[in-house]
Amino acid sequence: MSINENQPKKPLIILTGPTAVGKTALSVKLAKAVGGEIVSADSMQVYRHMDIGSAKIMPEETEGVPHHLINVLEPAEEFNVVRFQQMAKEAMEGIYRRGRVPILTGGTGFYIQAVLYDIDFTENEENTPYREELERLAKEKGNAFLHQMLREVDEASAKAIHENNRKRVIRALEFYRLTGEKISEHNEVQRNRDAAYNACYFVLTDKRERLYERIDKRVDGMLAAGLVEEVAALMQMGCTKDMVSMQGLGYKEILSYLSGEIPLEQAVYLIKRDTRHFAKRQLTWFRREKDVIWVPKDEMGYQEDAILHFLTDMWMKKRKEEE
RNA sequence: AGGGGCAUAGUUCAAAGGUAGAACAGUGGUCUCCAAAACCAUCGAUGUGGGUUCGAUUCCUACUGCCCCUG
Repeated sequence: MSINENQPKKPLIILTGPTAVGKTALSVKLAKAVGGEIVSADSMQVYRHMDIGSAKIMPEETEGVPHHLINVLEPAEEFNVVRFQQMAKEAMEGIYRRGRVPILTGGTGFYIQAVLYDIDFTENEENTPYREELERLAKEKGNAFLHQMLREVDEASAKAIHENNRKRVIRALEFYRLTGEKISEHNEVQRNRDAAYNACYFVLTDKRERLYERIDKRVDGMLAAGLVEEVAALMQMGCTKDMVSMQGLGYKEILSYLSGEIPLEQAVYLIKRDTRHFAKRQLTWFRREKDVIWVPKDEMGYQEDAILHFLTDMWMKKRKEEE
């Protein structure tokens, strides 16, 4: 189960930050500087045919650096943390075998956490019938009812999870049903884990104002680059709103526009707004993540070279510590 | 220039002679199988000067600004 403590931890570089901060460009430079390969920690770039809206790196931009977990699924396929974790571990094994260092890049903090702490999700298999039943119960009897059910089996979870957060209440109940264990206890154990890797966890940031401007510009750029056409093509392929892939920013809104629910102008407004919200949530996430190394672009004068130096220096120090 | 209308939070809108509400934005947070998701919390306003009144943001008035009509 757990990793042998006598074995040295493997090296890992994490380069993350809020959306649109400029991770992609920097990651390629970093990979070239340290002999790394990139493992994308991005819940949307895994999908094929979703290039513009997911701000996917284009082949010519990779400069020959191998990228993993990009373009590996069809939009109709399910994707979640567990699957990500498995795929990422696989990719990383290959990278280690080649004697190179994996650079986990992307904005999905939860996914990064799953890899870095090697969080154990394995106890739970899919249990759709029970989940569906709970969803039905929630609809019929309300959130408070489900929450009460949870309180009866797992008081701590009930306290921690707001009753309106139906998704989590259901998950906690499902976990209990499946394992006979309280998810609050399981989470407590997982939370206290040490990192499974000898890692540098870089979080690239910028002034909030500037970040929001970049987001607005990027969304405008996506439209100019043909986001509407991309989504129309996905529709042609049979993609529908209920797919995980179509919940991505830019996709669900354009889908609403294309099906005549909202004008384009509003779709664009929503994409910008929700992307800002997303960036803010990402920042909140990284703030409470321990051992992160903040890389504030503004304070570093927006000097790409200086930033790159900083990253490689920190990385070299980290590797020395290990010896 | 003359006549009319409107001035309330960053924005769009409520209400009221006695503690001014909401939505959205903004900000902070939760997160261990949908996480680009889901959820929670929170900051914030009566344009300016007079008057009436126990009390005005509300009524009256002047000013300022914006809008409409006439010329």
